[in-house]
Amino acid sequence: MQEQASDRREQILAVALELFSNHGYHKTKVSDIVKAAGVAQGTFYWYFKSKEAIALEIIHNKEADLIEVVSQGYRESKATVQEVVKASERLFEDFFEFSQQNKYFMKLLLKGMETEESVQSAIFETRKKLENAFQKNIERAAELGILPRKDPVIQSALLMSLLEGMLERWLFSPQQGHARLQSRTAEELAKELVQFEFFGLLGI
Amino acid sequence: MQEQASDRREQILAVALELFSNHGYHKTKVSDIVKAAGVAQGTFYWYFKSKEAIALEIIHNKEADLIEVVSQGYRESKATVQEVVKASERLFEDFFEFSQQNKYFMKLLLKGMETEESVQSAIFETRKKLENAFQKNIERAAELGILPRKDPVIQSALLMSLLEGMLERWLFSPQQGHARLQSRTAEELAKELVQFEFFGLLGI
Amino acid sequence: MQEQASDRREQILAVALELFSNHGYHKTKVSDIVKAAGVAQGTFYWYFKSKEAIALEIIHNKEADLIEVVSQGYRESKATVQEVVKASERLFEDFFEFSQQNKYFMKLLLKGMETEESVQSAIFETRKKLENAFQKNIERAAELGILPRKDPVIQSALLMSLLEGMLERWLFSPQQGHARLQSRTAEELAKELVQFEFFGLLGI
Amino acid sequence: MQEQASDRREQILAVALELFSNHGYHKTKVSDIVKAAGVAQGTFYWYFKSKEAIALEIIHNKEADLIEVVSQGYRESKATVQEVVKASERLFEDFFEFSQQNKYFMKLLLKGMETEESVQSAIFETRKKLENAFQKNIERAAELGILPRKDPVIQSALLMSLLEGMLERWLFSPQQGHARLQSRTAEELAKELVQFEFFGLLGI
DNA sequence: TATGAATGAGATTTCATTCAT
DNA sequence: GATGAATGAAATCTCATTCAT
Repeated sequence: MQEQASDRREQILAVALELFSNHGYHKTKVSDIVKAAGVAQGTFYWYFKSKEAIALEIIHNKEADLIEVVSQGYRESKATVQEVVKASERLFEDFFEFSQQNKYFMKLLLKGMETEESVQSAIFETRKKLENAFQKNIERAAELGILPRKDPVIQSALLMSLLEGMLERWLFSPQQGHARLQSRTAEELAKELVQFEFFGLLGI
Repeated sequence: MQEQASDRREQILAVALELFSNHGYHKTKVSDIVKAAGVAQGTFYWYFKSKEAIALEIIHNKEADLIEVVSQGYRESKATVQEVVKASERLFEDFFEFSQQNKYFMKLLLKGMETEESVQSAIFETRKKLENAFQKNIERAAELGILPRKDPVIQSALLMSLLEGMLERWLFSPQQGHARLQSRTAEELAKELVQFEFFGLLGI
Repeated sequence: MQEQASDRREQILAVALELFSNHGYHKTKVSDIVKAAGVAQGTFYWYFKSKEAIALEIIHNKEADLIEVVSQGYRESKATVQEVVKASERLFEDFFEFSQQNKYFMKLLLKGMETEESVQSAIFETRKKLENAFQKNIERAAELGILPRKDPVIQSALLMSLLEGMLERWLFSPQQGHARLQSRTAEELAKELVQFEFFGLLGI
Repeated sequence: MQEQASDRREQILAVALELFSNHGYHKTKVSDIVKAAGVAQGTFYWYFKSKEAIALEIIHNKEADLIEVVSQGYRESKATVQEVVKASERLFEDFFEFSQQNKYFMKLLLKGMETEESVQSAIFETRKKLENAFQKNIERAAELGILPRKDPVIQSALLMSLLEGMLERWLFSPQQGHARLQSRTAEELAKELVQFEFFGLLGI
């Protein structure tokens, strides 16, 4: 019974995340959230200061988990290209699996554009942190002599572009959009991406 | 006189595009548009059925131009890898230059904003057409034996991801976000991208 | 027809003043105002930025008129006490008549306490100006040797207290409150007050 | 233990009075009161039926004390004008001292605030009783031949106006409003007022 | 007694759209 | 064609009060 209090809060958070993700921030009315959560309008404002506040909380809640996933990178020293490729595959797979399990959050992160200023920059901050984590991985690999030394800022930007773009097509594309892509598993997608990551279109 | 009428129309379109792009669809009120255009509120509705309608028109207006740019691809048969790389560079440069000149439109297209269903799918359609154009190019290259035969759907998705992601970081990132990237010219950016496109992180 | 535009505005102002005065600022809802004015809710916000704004405008509108009335004071030099008494009577009569004609405004001024900060200080400012005008009159009279020299700040405060208190009882007391007082005319009231003003309870 | 319960009640009453007085009835939320009193929202409703009820109780609580102060008037027969003046001075001083010690209550009484109908008339009743007490004093003085016989209703109204107006300026004026006045003691203020009360502006 | 979560009616304000001129 | 006043549905948020524990 006592838990229900904080359950209520969690429930409203979950419902809001799903609605924001599916219909966008503006089209999701507070009245929609409370209706879906089965509580009164006033209850929303008992738990959250405003619509803006709940959006911010949603972002911050999952940020740590997401960064955690990516920070697992190429931590240990790897000797061969094959090992690094393998590690990269695992990393991307983790990333895609996290995204699948946190579909709504990732959609908010990637496409959740039109929101209050504050939410917008919270989103941007999170994405920047993600990109920085990748950059660290790349720099590490260069230090280990596995990757050729190039501008790691550009390289992480390229990498993030790939990940974000493919994620978007994989999970958030309208039905007929990328059918072939959407049927892949996280593992397959990761493999495909890693192949391109290291060898480009020309491949080996 | 008649021209002036259609000038009015164009002006409202231009103003609306800029506002949509800079502040988003919802935060841009019809009253903002007319204020910026220097016309009366009612005038807007003489030229456009609704806010939704003007957004749709904006999308459709530039679509053809954009596709045109990309369709220039690897039209003529190219023999060597170097030639194809060169052609790709030129193509990307054109794309980035178009994007620079049509910054507001491209932002609308990429960040998609939170809009009415109809606008959203117009945006999606345009992006799909763009991706298809790239896919054609890739298929052509495979037929000519320049690129190894792989799934062209995946490959064009990867390519578009790169282009979109880098474009976003180049033109639409908040100030300090990607300073190093933002100072590049379209040409430099295209080169960097092509390098990765063909050879991946490992490069040559 | 064209006048009707500004008539609308005036009408809403008048209605709002009456409602504020009769039921107070908080109990008067914007919906009450528009209902009484026979316009749509949105129309209110076409003419006024907010409920606070209309209250402020109401105060500022009449301020000048009110000060004007009181500034007529003992302008010309008067020789005898009788003449000054006469002048004072006329002044007070004018003040009471103005108050009768601007009953709602005066009530707002005297009793319109619980409002937004800004309105509150607008009210206070107006009352202070009024008191200052009386102070000027008193100082003038002292210079002319008609009144004994005492602290004019205190004296104007005493005078204003009398005027405000009697006005409140005369115009704004509940029915049975001060029946005897309420039946007086502005002239009679002014006489009574002047008598006390100059000679106190002991009278002559 | 039982005392603590009623202590709670008293504490809530005290806190509510202060908040009502300082910020007004409407701007004081029940949640403000309970927060300041350090109790839960529900607790308020255990002790008081409603916000309106607590306001009413506040008024009634102090009414008797206030009337008591004023009823001390010119009870014993006084022979000379000087004695009456002295007595009046003491009376006013008592009144101002009571007001100083019950600042919040007096503010509620004088500035009346915008409240529910019922509270408003409770306030009015109290003020009427006060005025009646003064009226009794004046009538008594007339019977004793100390004051000239005039309309005692008017005279008590004039007296109350003076007392209320000066009290308001003395205790409740915004900072710079009546600095000179606000620095006076209750005794000084009473003297000033009595001087005017008996002799008017012309004085002796 | 006491708590604090929950309620829901209702207040202010916004804004796309309409309409008389 | 053009104006801008007018509309009203709907959104966010407030707050006195209730209720289960």
